[in-house]
Amino acid sequence: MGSLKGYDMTYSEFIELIPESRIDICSGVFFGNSYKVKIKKEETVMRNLGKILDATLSVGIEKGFQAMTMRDLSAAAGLSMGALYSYFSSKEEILKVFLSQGREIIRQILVEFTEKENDPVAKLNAAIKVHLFLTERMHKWFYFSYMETKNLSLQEREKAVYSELRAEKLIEEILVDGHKKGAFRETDHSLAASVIKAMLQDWYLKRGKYSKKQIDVDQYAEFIISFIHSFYLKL
Amino acid sequence: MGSLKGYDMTYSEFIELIPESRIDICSGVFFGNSYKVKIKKEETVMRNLGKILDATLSVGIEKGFQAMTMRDLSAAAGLSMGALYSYFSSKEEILKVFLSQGREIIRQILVEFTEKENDPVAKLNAAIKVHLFLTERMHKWFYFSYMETKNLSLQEREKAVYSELRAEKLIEEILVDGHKKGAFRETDHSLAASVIKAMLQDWYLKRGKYSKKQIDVDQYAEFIISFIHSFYLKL
DNA sequence: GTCTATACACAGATAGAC
DNA sequence: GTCTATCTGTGTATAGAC
Repeated sequence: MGSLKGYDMTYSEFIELIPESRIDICSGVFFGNSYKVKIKKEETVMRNLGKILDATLSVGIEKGFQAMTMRDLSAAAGLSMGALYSYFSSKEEILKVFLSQGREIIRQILVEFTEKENDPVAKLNAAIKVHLFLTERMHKWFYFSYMETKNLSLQEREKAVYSELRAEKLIEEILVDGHKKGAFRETDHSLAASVIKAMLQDWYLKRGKYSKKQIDVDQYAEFIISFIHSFYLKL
Repeated sequence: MGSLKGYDMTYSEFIELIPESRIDICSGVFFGNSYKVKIKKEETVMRNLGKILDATLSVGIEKGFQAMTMRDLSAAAGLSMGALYSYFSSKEEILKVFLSQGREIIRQILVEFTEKENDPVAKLNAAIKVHLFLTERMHKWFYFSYMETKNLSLQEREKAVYSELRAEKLIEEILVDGHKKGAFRETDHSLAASVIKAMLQDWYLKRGKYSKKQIDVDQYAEFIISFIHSFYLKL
């Protein structure tokens, strides 16, 4: 990943850099340490895990995770209720495993793409683009995650909030650093980071709206980058 | 409302201008035409409607409207199940009436406060402030509404989406008009309106976060107005 | 490993006493 | 008008056959 240039990367270039396996929640779940299952054969487990997690995403987005019943899920996954319960001990466990695994994937990619840049402006642009491109690539996961966070147990909800705050902190640090180096204006960087985060989130929360306006993720990225520059790069 | 100056209004000034009765969903429901109840005595109806709607808001935000049971609601409202059902014929009706009544209140106030301004910059500032101040004043309603929209019937969901788009369109028109008058730069005003809307929404979606940062609604308004000005008022 | 059938709890809604 | 008691459907989860 030596020739990475986050600041002028397009979405399709980003996709090239992220192999399918990097964002495969399924194998992450299987090899992760938070999940133990009694079934032996790896191929069977992976196939069924995939079915279950795909079905969770599509049904869960369609009608909400709470409203989704285990019967819905078993039908959508093409597995019986019994089989379902041999992979997950409860409905809540599905949610927990699914969300925590996604967070881990996202964390890794965010860090990887931003730490290589040095120039503050390039670093800011890279952070914005990687955020947007990740939400584009894992759109359903992000939407689902955002909508279901409030239904989590206290402990799991705290992890989700922490994960969000870390992403915001990453932006804030770029802003503060850029200001120290004289590239950015003085302002409340913490507040600015929140507002930037709001713009980033809107991309996946209101994606249908932007589709109708015929705005793709590259155009959206350009727009909010120029928006943010006009504020931050002022003399 | 002749001396209204939306562009430099503070939140506390806004509150002065909006009497309690203007945002009282309860009486709006009672006198509105979408709701018919068999109970005769006005005072009794108003008292119990108030209990039910207050309880809907607090329990509904705490655990989500779907997860809230009618038993929860009856306990929180201090009414029996039977009494509850003499005011609303179903759980879904409560949601429907509550949301549509809130939308009507908001629509009226938005129009009222923005149509008086003439200068594009003043008009934009007024629109931003009234949006923010309304979401502050009716914070729980907005949060609840946002979170529950996806659980509505198709017809009701369309009304909610339409209501949101109208608010966004109002901002877009201000931007387009300001550009025609030479006050604003040229850009994709529709996209800009969406991004501005995202900033406005973040205020009520992440209010806890801003509290921790010790940012109040007046500070938030000033910040995003200066953010937006730096983009739009460029030469 | 996967299925069908079922246990058990609790949801929304109503009937009928007061 | 409001209550308590109850009907009926549906949810999560499991037991035991194959």
